[in-house]
Amino acid sequence: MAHVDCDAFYASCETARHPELKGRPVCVLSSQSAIVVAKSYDAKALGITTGMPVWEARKLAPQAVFLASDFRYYGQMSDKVFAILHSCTPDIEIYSIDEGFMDMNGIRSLWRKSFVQLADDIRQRIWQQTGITVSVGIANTRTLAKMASESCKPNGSRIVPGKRIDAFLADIAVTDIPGVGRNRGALLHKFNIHTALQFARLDDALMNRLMGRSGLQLKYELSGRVVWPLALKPELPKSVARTASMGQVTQDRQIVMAYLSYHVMRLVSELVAKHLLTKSIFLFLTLASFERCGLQMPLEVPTNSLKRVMDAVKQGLVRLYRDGVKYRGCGVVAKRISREQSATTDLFGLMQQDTRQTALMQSVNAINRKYGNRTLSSAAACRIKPKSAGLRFHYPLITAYC
DNA sequence: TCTGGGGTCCTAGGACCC
DNA sequence: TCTGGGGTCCTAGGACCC
Repeated sequence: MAHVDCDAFYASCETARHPELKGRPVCVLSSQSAIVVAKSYDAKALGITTGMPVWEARKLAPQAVFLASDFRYYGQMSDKVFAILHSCTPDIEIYSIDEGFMDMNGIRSLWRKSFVQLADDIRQRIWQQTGITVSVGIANTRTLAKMASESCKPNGSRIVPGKRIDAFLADIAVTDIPGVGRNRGALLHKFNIHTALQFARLDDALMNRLMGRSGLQLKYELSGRVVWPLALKPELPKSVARTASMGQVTQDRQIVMAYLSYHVMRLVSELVAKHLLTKSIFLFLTLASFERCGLQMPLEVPTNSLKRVMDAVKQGLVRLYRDGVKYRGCGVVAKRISREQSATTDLFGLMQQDTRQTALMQSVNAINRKYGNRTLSSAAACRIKPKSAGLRFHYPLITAYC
């Protein structure tokens, strides 16, 4: 299995289209320009970390370049990278926007090359065609392959054959195992487990006590036994979310509802575009203290109707909102996702009513595709997006025409 | 002067049914 | 009046990932 991982992806994308930035520290910022979401290796060397507040990063490195994020462009670059991987083998798992796994079975004989040559070829082709560097790790399991690519970043290749797994793991900290974060790392340290090799040799019973089933699975993956094979076909998402901080702290229910209606609009538009339905909506508010409160709202039928989702969220907000409490963010998450076609059990024709809503949303999407995002959005959302130009119509109007 | 916006999996506990 | 156990579904929360 091979793991291909783009180096400092967002920052590399920016350098690829602005070559004059090469060699300068580059930081890509979050949507509200509150924190750093990605940084180049030069920026990292100056002490800038992902998640660092922008003011802190600016203080640390005034000479760095700070750029707004452009996820549409990063998505296009990602497509290019995966197209190159596809030309090597059809068996690809897209793991995230900047990472993928490749099934390497039979690939050596197909191309008559060694693993090292194959890895170097992939890196070179991606560099030539996109201008960004990647790192490639090859090993028996996805976890080992991922750790291998991580260990040779940036712009490196590393092969870990079965025989050399132990030597490889001995040099890696237990907290560098994907799946071992801060909490589990602290727990493992208490039991004097510091290297990945010690982790891999841990007694099954103790591992089960410390980290449950996922710990055991991780341990087997580190020993070279495949627990998590490649997922070659993209599966149905378990949830679809639209969330954001409000860029301010507010007690104004109208403002919170405006953000929520903006999120609902984007969420429903995504569901319709992908022919998905949801049977349950989770609504949450983030308090000024960063605490969260939320509410799960089961829906009557699987739906992607704007009206149904919006009504549920409105009712949910009534139950969730507390006067005098300060809020800084909110979001909606669609859960219990299904495909449009598979929704056959339509009692009382409830879903029939929704088809007009779906058709409407498809039209909204088409217009937004043609004339730019947010050409059409809900009127409530316009309240918080004063810069968004173009046609607007009021949400009640949408339902009136259904 | 703090702190994004997506996701996944696992576990525990309650409700409900047979 | 008092007595089970097993299975499934749902929800909440924790931990982790990019």
